[in-house]
Amino acid sequence: MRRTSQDTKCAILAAARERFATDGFERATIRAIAADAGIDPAMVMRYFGSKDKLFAAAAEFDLGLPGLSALPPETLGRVLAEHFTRRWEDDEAFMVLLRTSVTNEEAAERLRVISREKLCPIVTAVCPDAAQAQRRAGLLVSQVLGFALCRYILRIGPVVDMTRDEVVAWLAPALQRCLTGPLDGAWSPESVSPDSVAAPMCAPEAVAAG
Amino acid sequence: MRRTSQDTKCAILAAARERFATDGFERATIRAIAADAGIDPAMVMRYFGSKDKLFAAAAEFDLGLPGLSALPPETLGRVLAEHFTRRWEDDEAFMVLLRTSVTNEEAAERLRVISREKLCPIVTAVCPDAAQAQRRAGLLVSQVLGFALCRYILRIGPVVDMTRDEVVAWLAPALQRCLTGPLDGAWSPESVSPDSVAAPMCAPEAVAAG
DNA sequence: ATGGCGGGTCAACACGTGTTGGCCTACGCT
DNA sequence: AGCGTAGGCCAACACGTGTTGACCCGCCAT
Repeated sequence: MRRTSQDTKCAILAAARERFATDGFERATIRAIAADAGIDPAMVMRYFGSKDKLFAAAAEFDLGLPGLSALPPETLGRVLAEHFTRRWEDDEAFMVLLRTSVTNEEAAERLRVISREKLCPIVTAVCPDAAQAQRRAGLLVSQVLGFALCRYILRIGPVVDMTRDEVVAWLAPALQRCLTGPLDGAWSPESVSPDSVAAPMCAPEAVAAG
Repeated sequence: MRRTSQDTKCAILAAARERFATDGFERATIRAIAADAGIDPAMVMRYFGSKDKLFAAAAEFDLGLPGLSALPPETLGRVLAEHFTRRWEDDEAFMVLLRTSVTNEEAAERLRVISREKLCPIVTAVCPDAAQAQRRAGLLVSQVLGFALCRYILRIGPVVDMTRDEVVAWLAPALQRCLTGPLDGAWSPESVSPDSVAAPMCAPEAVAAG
């Protein structure tokens, strides 16, 4: 046998990720994916059962966030900024999720789950208030996805042109604000300025009961 | 005649906006739109020529930003935050654009144009450096779209639960940073703190040549 | 009354999709 | 040599899509 079934399964998965990432769920056709993988469309069915199941496999994505609890809270923003900018460029599954989630409920749910179960714990480490931590995690997601959307999907010129260092430099304080900044309008300097060693700000009056 | 052609044309357009906004371009079918408008699918063709042309008409969108040059620069963030939160809730075309732009190049181009030709002039008023103003406009778009994405499309729980006042309070400083904040990592207090009356910060060293 | 015509419906076409079942081919074993 | 079987291809189905052209109704001016 020239190819083992695992080989072609991987080839299909790789092609699927690429197609889903660039075309979204509806425009990415089984036929195109099969053609990219150099096999017959029927094989895709044989190995994955249906387009939905193939998508589910292709959108498998792990944030891959290591234990961050040891780090000082005021550096978390930068650490996350660096992590994300690297992550979303080398794991196509991230783009699959982002592009697809807009029209595919399953993909949207996955992003919600990531926010709730991966990001929220990290935020909770610097903000004990559970309800507030959830909101902070959601706002953090809005920062990350908003930027990725403009840079990689909408391809807004000036945002595309930024170097990765510039991206990190821009994103770090924005994420830091989500983590330890105030949630109301006042943007007190000590909550984000780099020379601050203040404890994480989780003023209880900053958020309404959600 | 019971209905004038303008009437049905409007009915079709309204139905189209709703379908495009909730389903995206591919999933929104001419048949469904026609059914919503209470007429035959053929009428849609008769009045708009093709699905693409219908979409083009449905995605007609004007930011509707009044002259802001009279306002003090440090209040622009809040003004824009209030404007956007109101705008994207009562003009369905905004959601049409956002949801569709992810898989439809024409819609993406429209957002790029809005960034370049509507937002950029506003930024230029508080930041004379042209290249930098473009980048600031792009970052501003990433803030607005990122939030709208999480709140209205991904429906991330904690972000959906925010009241409109809370949204404005959160967004205002974020937008203000895009307008007058530093573009590198340092987040100096005077660039965003509310009691600041400092001139708009457009430090030339803050951005690399892009 | 009677044409003309604006507004509307119907049935159908051509096409691309996900999905299915049958057939084939070449390798590794006995 | 003979055969089982894993890996793969082909043709086709059923369906939903955008799009088209023929037909129809009821109001207006003549």
